[in-house]
Amino acid sequence: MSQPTGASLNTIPLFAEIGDAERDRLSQLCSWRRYGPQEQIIDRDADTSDVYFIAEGRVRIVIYSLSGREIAFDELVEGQYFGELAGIDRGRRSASVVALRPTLVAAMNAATFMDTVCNNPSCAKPLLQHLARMVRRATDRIMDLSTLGANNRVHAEILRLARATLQPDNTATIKPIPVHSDIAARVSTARETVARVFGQLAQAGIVERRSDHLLVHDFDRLEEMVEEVRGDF
Amino acid sequence: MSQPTGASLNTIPLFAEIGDAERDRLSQLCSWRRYGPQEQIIDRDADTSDVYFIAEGRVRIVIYSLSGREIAFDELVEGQYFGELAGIDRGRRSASVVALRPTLVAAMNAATFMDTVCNNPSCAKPLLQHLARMVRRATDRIMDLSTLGANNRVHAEILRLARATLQPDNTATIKPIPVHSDIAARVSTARETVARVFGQLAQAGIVERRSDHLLVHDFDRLEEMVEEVRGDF
DNA sequence: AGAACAAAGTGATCATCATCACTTTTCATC
DNA sequence: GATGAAAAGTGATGATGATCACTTTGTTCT
Repeated sequence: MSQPTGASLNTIPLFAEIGDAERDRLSQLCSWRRYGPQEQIIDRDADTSDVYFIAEGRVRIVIYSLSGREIAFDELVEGQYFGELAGIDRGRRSASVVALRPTLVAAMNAATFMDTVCNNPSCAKPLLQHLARMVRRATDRIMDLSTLGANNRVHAEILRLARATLQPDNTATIKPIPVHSDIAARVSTARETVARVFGQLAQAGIVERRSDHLLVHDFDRLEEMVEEVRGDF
Repeated sequence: MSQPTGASLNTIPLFAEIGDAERDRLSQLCSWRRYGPQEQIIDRDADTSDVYFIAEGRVRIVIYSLSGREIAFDELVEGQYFGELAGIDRGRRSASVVALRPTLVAAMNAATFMDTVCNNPSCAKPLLQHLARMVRRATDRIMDLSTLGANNRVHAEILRLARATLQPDNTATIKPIPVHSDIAARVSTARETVARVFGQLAQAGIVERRSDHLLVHDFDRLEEMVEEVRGDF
């Protein structure tokens, strides 16, 4: 697919300071592709090394274990990119990527990507920061898996989802509410456990399920519940 | 501490192709420090952002949970570096670092580090690869924690330790044998569980404990034991 | 060689959760 | 508004493994 009209790498912060000419050149070197919802963009077992930039749409980074269990990592939207690990080290794909809605991506050759980022400090720096963030998030998740029980991991996930909207009155909102199985995939537990935890929290008046959003009535309380166990033994 | 005689960044592969003059300049910009065994080099709670290069010695990357539980990440030796995450993004320290033996490090200012790596493609590339590797390893660990039981994680760790020495006759050697509590810290389980797993494996004739090393009699068998469960459900 | 301490081995117990097997609710669509 | 199909809720059950409380074995140091 040739570069669609109106589409470009202009919306990708990574290339914000690279210069218009160079960015246009890169845009044309990319292979532009559209994917529909549920369509797989990267297969974990595929032996490719392109780096993908999202021009529009939304994708989910995920690994399916042999058992079919889903381990969710992240969701990315316009302006973000994925496939950079294989692009950097030419290794195997570490995860699969699935489109969640109609998505337009620019697939860049690994060599082009590496040339560009290594020779442009304005790219190298944000890319390094991006990778550092990935390592930090993974480390935090390892910590959670190592020190928290399943229930507390759900609590911790609710806190993560709610934190952005935390009000001075100790209230927060999660909207839209992810489906339980997605939460389960993110904290490595069973869908039923998520349901039970939500039930308990609602019982205790800590959260309340409204039609299209979840109201967290007592953010601090929830935070205590997680920390208690962390320090417990 | 000024740069000790005989010490330099020459032994750091990251700077292998940076040019002698530049490397010497960097060496002098570093603060050189010695640490004794058990001494903490980076405290997880400290608000610093230096990047450390190991000229000699050995260090362990580790996080202690509030409960005192130890979560082990890696051990690094001469030529390797740590503290790069905070150096890159100026964020908090993600883990603590402890010297395991007498260790000489060069501490480099975050700004100097970032300037150097962003402006030298010969540094940027290996650093990116290094970070990609960290993300991959963390992802694998998350997979293990999410899909394997504690026993199988110990099996998987034995495989990791043994793989490098795998012989054509399906035999391998681990030397020296890490103490059980270290293995436990690396796979997030209890010391007792590690002891029990070793007991079972010895019983089954799959491994054998010799004076100073562990003999893996049947590497394939052990591999099957891990995969069985991965694909089981 | 013995003392002192670290590491390893082991049984008993108990809490946590994954899993199974349904039922009930909600949602999307015709 | 009916009809499937997802999603959510829930009880029962069983396996796993963390924890506790020792004992035994190894190491190191003087």
